[in-house]
Amino acid sequence: MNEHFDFKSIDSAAQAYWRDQRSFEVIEDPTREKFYCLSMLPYPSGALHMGHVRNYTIGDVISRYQRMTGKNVLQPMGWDAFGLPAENAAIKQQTAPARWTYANIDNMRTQLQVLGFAYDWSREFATCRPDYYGHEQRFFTRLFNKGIVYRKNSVVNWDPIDQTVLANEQVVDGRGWRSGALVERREIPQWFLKITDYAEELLNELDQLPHWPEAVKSMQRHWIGRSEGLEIDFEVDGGEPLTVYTTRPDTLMGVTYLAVAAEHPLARHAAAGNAELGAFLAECSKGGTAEADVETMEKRGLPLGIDAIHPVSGARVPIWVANFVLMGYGTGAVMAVPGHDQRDWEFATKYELPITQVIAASDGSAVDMAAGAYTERGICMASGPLDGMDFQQALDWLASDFEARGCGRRRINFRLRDWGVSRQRYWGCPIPIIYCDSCGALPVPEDQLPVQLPEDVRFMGVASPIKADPEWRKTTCPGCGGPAERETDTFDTFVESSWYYARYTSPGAPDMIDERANYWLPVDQYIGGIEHAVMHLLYFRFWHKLMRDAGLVSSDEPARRLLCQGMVVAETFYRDIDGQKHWYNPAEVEIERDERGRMTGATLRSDGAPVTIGAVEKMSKSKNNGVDPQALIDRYGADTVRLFSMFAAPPDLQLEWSDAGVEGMARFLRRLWRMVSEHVAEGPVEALDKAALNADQRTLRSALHQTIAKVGHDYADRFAFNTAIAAVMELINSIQRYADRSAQSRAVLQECWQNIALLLNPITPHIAHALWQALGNGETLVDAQPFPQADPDALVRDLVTIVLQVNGKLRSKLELPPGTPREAVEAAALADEAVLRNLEGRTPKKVIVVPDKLVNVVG
RNA sequence: GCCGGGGUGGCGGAAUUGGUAGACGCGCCGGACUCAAAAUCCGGUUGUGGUGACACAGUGUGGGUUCGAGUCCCACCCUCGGCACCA
Repeated sequence: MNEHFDFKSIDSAAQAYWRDQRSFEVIEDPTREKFYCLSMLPYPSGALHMGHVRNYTIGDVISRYQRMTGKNVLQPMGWDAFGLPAENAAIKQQTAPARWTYANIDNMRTQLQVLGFAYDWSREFATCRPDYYGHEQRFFTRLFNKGIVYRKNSVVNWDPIDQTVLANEQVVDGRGWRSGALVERREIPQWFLKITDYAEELLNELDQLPHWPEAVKSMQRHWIGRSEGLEIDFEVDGGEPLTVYTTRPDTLMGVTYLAVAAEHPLARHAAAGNAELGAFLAECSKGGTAEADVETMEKRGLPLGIDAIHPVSGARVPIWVANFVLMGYGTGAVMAVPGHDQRDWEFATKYELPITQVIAASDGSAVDMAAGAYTERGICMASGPLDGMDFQQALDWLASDFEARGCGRRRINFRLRDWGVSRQRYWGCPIPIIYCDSCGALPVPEDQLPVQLPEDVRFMGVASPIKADPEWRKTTCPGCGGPAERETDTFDTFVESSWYYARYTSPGAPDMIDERANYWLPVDQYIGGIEHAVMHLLYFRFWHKLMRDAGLVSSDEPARRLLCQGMVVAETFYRDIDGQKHWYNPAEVEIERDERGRMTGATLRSDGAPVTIGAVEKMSKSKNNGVDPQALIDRYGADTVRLFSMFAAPPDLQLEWSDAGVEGMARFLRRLWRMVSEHVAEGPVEALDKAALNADQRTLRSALHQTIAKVGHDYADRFAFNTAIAAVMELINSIQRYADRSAQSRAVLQECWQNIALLLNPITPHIAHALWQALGNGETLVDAQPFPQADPDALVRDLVTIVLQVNGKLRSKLELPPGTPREAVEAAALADEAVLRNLEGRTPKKVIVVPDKLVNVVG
């Protein structure tokens, strides 16, 4: 065994073995328990970043661990290849999005292979290929025929200079990022999937996912936002009734105005002869569509000069137009109760609209309407027929009254909106629809699918090449055979990422998936960033139910267990030059410290002059604080990079990058290698005789088996890879202090090293592969070895430490045999010198004994 | 604005079911080896006071529950993620 830890040859030998043996290519085997481990597929942006390394290392650790427990493990990888960045790169670099994307995929695939991830590469695909997206086109046309798909107008960000639709990301401070023009909200027809048909099931089945993080389930519950309330029709002077929805019908008698969206027909109609209103509506169309912007902007409105009739009191209530009411949500109109809704209160205060109290506090305490809205539920007052009723009584009374009169009804509402899948972009899956002047919108017939996206294109300005090309869209109508036009919009890229997990199970299937899917699905472990908690993970669940209802899968949910990893962050450094911040990469900066190790300053290596230390932030190009995984792999090898990303933080927390920490992991692996090579150099080892061990040998062996138990628990149940590694480090520290080299000591050490190789294998599989061979094992680690089990004999303790407290403060400790009776423990505690000293002569009032653990003397 | 996280030594973090706060690693300090440096090895490292035994304080802030709170409850502060066209 080479004493020098040569990671380059170790990495390539292990990877060559796995590749030649096709170690990670799997097929369905009904006789074995399967385990499908899936990490969210990457967008091929150019190169791997640390977030990828972290995500995929977590997945690989779980996969390799599960494989060691004997399961048939599938771990696939592919490319979420459609998306906006390819178009941006195309415009910038004058290249086709396809070329850019395929080059990135080739580069990133090599990087993943160098990290030694146990993927079944035979199942790889890119979502931008027709043999992938063609299946979703066919599925979409089937959904169309089932009535899940519909078309309606919806609002987009419109750049009036570039004459294009912008993504929210491309709207910066209300302006187009390229043109700088003030963005306008504009309505255009778009295709939608009826995810709201599944709202109730998507909500209820969250309870069937015990192994999903509570945070994710909670966010999804709020996103779906089920509420029960009343839909109420307000008669309008000389017009259609205005329907509003409220979850607080008990406050109905406190309505002092109604508000409609700027796009509402009533507002448009009123603005026709009113210049001030017209100007206000035009003003309201400025700005982006993002909810965060809408919700935080100044609340403004104008009266329409039209009244509605209160359905109970018959009073006239003014109708306003307000910029915070959105046409796309609900009915585009709301009732306002300034006394009991804080937003309405602020609006009413600003515009001097009446504020009336119609709810009294249940406990009879006084309510000050001048201080703000009273939003608690209480007892109806000043409410005519509702007086004295509580929330439920008021709801029931109004519901039956309105239902009898036909001017209102009970209604369950969802905050969730239908999924708009149309994008006015080129680099996406073409939506398979044909428009015919006489037949309307029809799905492309199955025998004409896939509708292929041309890849060999030139980007002219910012317009989509298939929209700019007058020929591409020309086709014939599948209904009447006359001339017709294709849809030139493409799918939201969340469509591709909603079913990729299923396609991995059925490579080459002529349909979307085949019967192999039911062997592998659902996914046993899904891993990805917490930023996907709602949108992707909800679409992913929705699509699974669509496939189930199409008879393609038999399960209800796509993934049993979910792990959301935290972000990778790093320090930032900058200089303020002429009022502009120039950011320097941490690799270019030298840190200065005082004699306690505290950071006192930082200088730039190239000129030795100081730089300012900024915040610790998510790695990004803009702050120049990214660390290139490739450079680290070249310098330290795959195992060090994998080990650091698992050790520095638990998977669900933010991970702070530290070059010194990486150095520490490299040091650990070199030490491990050296210690094993010294052990091997000492010659052959005789068989272990458990009965012949002395006390020190038993102690070391006990440490080993406690480590085995802890690491197994950390891998299987806790996903606490950082503490699993720490436990192995502790064991190695014990071995380092263990000097005896007698025959049985060396037998125990052999047992330790063998097991350490196995325990570390999921995290650092290359060095584990090499150590396993060096320790004289005939079989290769990946092929044969089960994960170690702790020997119960070795776990038996002779003594346990019992903590002695006086009034809850630690004062002393006792060593007693486990299972010592309560009375004996108490007596021993009360005889303890430190306990007596701290009692200062007082008689104990109470003694609390936790067996084998603690005594607290209260005195 | 709304929803969901996080906050513990100089730093990343540990404390798994309310029971020893600071495991493990980094950094720093001291020592060994070396002509020297690097590498490696050994020891120390929450703060304050004390030669020491030890004492007191201490887990974002302010309250509370408990024999006992980093852990549970209430209020607040800071910070990060998401908000439907970034993926």
